[in-house]
Amino acid sequence: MREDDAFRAATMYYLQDQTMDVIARTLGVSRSTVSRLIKSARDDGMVRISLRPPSSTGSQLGHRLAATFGIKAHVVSVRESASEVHRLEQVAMVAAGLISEWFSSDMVLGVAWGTTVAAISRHLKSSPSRGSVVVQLNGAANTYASGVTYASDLIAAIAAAFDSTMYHFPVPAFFDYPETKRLMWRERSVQRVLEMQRRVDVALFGVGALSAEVPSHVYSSGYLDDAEIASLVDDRVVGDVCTVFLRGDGSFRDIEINARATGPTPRELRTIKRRVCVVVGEAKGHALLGALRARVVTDLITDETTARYVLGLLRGAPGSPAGGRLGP
Amino acid sequence: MREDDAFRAATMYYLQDQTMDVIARTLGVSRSTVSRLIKSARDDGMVRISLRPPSSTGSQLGHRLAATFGIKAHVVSVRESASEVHRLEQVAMVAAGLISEWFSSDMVLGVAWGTTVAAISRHLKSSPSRGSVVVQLNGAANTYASGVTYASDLIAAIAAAFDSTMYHFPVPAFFDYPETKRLMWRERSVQRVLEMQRRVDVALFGVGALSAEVPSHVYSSGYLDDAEIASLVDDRVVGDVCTVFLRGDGSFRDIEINARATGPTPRELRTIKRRVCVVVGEAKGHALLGALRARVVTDLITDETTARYVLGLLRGAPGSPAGGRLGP
DNA sequence: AATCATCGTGCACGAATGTGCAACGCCGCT
DNA sequence: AGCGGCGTTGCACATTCGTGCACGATGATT
Repeated sequence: MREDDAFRAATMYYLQDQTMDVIARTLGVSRSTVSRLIKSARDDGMVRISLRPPSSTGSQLGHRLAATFGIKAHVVSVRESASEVHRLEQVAMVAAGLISEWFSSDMVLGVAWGTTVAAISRHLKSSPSRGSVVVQLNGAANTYASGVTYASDLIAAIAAAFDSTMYHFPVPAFFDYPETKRLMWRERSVQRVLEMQRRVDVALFGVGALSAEVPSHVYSSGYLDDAEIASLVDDRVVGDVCTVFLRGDGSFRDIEINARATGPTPRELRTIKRRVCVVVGEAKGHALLGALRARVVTDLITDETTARYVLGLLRGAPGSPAGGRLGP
Repeated sequence: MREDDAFRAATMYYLQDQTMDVIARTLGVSRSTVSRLIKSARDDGMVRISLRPPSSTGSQLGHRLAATFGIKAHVVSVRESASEVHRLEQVAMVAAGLISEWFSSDMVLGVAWGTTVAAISRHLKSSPSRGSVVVQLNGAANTYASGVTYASDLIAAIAAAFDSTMYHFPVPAFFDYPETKRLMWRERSVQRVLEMQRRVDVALFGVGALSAEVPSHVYSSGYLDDAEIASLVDDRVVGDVCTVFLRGDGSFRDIEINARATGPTPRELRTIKRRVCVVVGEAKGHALLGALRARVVTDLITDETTARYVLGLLRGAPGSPAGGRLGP
């Protein structure tokens, strides 16, 4: 009843360009109610708005990223003065919309967990599909990390939006002993998840930065101890993708901890058709660069500031693009 | 430049839920300009808004039509007091949106010409495709009919919206002599069009009503003379689809003029996957009923009043649903 | 039966948006 | 150079929209 009114109101508003006043009279309710009906139609994912980017031109930033790394780049504009959380929120909204466009019935969506993906999940509108699956890409056990919802809640929220079956991955982010991992990987409960991971059509993940400034919660929430972090620094690790660590050049071999990590390696990730990476924050610049060089990304969603920073890294001094190239 | 700003503005507005004021500051222009940028983004078809109808419920009218005739029905709500031209305008907006959804690259769209289709063409936003074709379904020569744009302009406008190749059908709506038609049908220029018509994926047409009240321009614009119209009445014709005449029960055999008409017969139409019929006006009720019974429609787009009227025809007295069933 | 919680509604006001108008800049022409 | 048309911009005002609040209906609980 109410849902049906919402549909009628939304149709008249968005498709027939009627004012809410006219709609109110047609439906025999007050104008306020129409406003609320239309809002509910939006919130329930009944209204889908998508934008076709102008064909010829494009943001310089986006094109340069696309050309340099052979990916599709979606560079989101955000008010200059915005805080980083605000920027993340904005980018997450756009990302949520794009994911909804790309993911539909009978597909498998693989998701990593982290602040970025959590932000996206908050902005997903319901867009039910049939026969689709959402599968967790890397373990997290039940540890609660500051400000981040449980990984299981995250998966559940995403699966709910798409009306998908969900596959949790009930293992810790990192094993303490490689042996345990090897044994667990033989368990059928784990095999079931791994098998589903191999069938992923769209992967969604962020990157974690090892940089001290704004450490990703992987590094700050007790998943790794000091000795392990020191070992990462020794290995010239700049960050991680799905809890697999990468160096600035995109390599990831011979990093001890990776043998105990639970996420798919870049090698495994690359077998997935569409790999959507969402990143906000200059602090993640080097990590993102590593991910791009590891070719784990097919679609990058970020904001202008981060995009500019990463492109700057390519020409400036490795440590700081701002300080790059002082003289001729 | 401007197109790119429009895209940025539209993204921030529709996807990131920013106010125009914030967008204005981000882009460094005035708020009014942002309003205009967003409007231009909409007008240029850069913004696509689609609605997912509520799954379970549905307008009674739409469901009854769907159930009765085995079609998909899209019943548009319009303010009660609206004039018929206004109702047509509203329905045409919705129809334009749906056609844009259904028609895309590498498809062939067949269109009839008439006031209804003309109204739809006015509301089509540009949504470029590649390799698509728009082909005229029935002849019209160059006659100019009151208030109706040339059929060729109509086709051109539709083809422009989709960036399609267009195939005109340069023959009169009706031949005077069946013989001429037979000979013309052998011409390669005509064959080329007929061949393309056979490849149509989506057909778009209205219905013409023979009813005296608001005669479709096929009947009032000199295409047919008085004797011919009298003969149609004798044959119990109620209207036409693509200039092929139908009786109330959907039959169309042994109607002399059909042998001289240039549009596809219902039989030929039915080979097309998606056949979109757009109808507004009670006067067209009987004609629409005939079309539905002839099974030439897979998707009907109409307004509530017309829908109610047609459903009324099924139970009321054939001539007038309002006067049906006076006693118990 | 009385009470309370919850939800939906309309009202009214402030916020956001659309648009006529005048000023400005940019070309092309005389 | 001067001039006039054309398109774009910002301003100011009118319209349209969003939302806190209070009211009334409904239904569950005591």
